[in-house]
Amino acid sequence: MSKGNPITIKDIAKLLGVSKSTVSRALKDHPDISSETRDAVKSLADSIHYTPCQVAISLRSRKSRVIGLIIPKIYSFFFPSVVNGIESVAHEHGYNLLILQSNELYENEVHNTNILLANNVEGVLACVSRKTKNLDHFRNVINSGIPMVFFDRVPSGISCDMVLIDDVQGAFLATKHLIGKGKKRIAICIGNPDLLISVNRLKGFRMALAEFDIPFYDEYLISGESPEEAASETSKLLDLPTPPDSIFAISDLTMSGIMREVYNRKLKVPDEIALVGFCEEVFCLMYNPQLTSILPMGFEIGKVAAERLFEHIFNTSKTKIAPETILINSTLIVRDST
Amino acid sequence: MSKGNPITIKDIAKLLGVSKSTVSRALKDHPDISSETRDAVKSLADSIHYTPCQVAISLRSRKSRVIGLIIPKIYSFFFPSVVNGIESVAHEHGYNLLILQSNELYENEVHNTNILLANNVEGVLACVSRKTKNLDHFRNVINSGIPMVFFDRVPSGISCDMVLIDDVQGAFLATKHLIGKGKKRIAICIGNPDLLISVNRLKGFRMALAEFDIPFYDEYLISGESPEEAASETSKLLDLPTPPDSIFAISDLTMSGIMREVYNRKLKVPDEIALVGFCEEVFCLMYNPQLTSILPMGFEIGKVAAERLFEHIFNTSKTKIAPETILINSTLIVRDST
DNA sequence: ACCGATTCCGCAACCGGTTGCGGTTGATAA
DNA sequence: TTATCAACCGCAACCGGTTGCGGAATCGGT
Repeated sequence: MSKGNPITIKDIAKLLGVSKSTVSRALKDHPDISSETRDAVKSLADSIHYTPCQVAISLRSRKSRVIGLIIPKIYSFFFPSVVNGIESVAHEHGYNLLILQSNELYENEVHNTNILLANNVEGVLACVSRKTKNLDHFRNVINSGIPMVFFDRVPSGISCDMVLIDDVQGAFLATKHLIGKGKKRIAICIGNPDLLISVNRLKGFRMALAEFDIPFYDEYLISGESPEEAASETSKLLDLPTPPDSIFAISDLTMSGIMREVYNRKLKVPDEIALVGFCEEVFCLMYNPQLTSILPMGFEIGKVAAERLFEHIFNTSKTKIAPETILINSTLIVRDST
Repeated sequence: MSKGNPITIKDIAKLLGVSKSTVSRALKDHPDISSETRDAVKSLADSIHYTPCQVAISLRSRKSRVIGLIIPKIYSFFFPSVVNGIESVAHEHGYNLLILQSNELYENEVHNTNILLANNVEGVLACVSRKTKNLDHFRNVINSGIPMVFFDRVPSGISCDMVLIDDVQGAFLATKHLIGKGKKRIAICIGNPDLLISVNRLKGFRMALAEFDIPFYDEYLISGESPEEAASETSKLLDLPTPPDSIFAISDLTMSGIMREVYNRKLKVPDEIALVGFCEEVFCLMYNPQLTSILPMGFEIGKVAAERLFEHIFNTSKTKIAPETILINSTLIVRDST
């Protein structure tokens, strides 16, 4: 219709011979406006396809109806599903997302928080990058009065809401499942041993073994960050005098390496060796046989984190909601590899 | 620092005893301002961490420094890489992205265009959903004077820039590679035969065969939208009296089904059967053996589409740039499956 | 000493909505 | 008839920057 000149409230006012304020109030059912003018305004408004300018509303109300999201990288399967979880909640409330990537770099993360602040976001969801040590940029956000919720990879030393996977529970579940299948020589392949997820998943693994009085052997614990490393470690594992009858791998990458070695040795899955992963569904379905796995629950994390964030945003009382750490339970999907 | 009350230009003005306008001009090196006041303003500004309010700038200038992006779904590998390509260009120009998903639904797409318009985006990039027949919502955007570029899945019957993969060229490249490896009984597995990408990739396939005088057999053309379908079709293919010595699969899903059947029959890859895909890199690396494949070039598409969009956005001359359709060449990555 | 040109800065309007407050009607009650 | 009050609407300021224009002060030239 109009070229470059969007319809404003003033246009409607002029056409109807009333003031801007009347139009504004009529559109939002203010009691001061008579039903006749209200209907006239409304019907004219949508006959000429009037859409209120979010920017003006944002400036006046100091509310942008936008929430910021900082993730390490969008190129994966986990974060897109987190995004979907967040989006489902945000759109419900009429909010949009401003998604920024840190690419695992501290500098980008700092820059991203500045962009979000300059854009008046009403809340921030963040998964901290691996390189981040200093948390001042996040404190800066919080001190500006903007609610924050961290998810998945959360920082320590900051008082804020956190939403993350219960890695202990997930690993426990996976291990228990293997035990239930009669496996007794259970190996585990972790990634970088220093990462918290490795520590926690190993912890759940050992808890399950302990509960069923199954011994933990040091030589059944391998680690590898790349598929290649995992494959060669698996090779050593399978060359042991008494090789394991099952392997639990804590990530997509490690499982991919393990699978390759298992293929090469033409081992029967799950009879000779059972496999359980902690992998994205797409990958599980691509393996042959399809992989039994703990689901990373990205959508759920995003959903819960966003819900938590909106509780803060919509909290009008003076007393702030106390920070909480919410653990998301994982579920086990049983497929052909066990 | 400040709780909920971000620093404005007025604060700086008050602190320095000058007017808002002076501060504004000083910050952007306006020649009317003396170097002393300019320096005073600037140093004060960054000592109290002043960041200009994008929303106010956006309202006044009618420029949001945001470009809108409509994609079918973020949960995949292709679109995230497109997003990265777009982002790399957008951030270069200081622009942010407002990403919306259609989830392949026409209604969502219409809603998304309205959101983008209400948010004063300066340009829109879109990949149309499968369900979309009516294009009025896109015409609406264009008629509002907002530049648009379509990518990957582009509509017909609308005069606009388009950026998409050269499917013919990609398929040609893949097929030629198989021929170069001495393969002569080459099969192709397409997805939904009605989709344009299937038609074009088949076209490139046949062109390559024709160029090397290799006959095209109807029974070597199979189709399957799901991995299961592809697997069962592959099974029939391999049961032929003279089965093919190679297969070109045009998508991730079909290749996954084919791979499964090849595994089950314990065929030697690439000697007994060579495989070429049109798949995302992650998947190629997960197969065993790793898959030779045409790369979908998501990043490149996003980059080129965004560059094109910014040409329009920054075009101040009255004469509009004429719409163009840009084809992105694919590259072949040779791995172990050929 | 006088006039025109520069230099430097402030006033006020503007972008598009929102909202406190005050004003104008008409009806109703005293 | 007049005071009262509700119903309805407009004025103008505001959110935080930007910018055309005009004005004061200083400078240079004659």
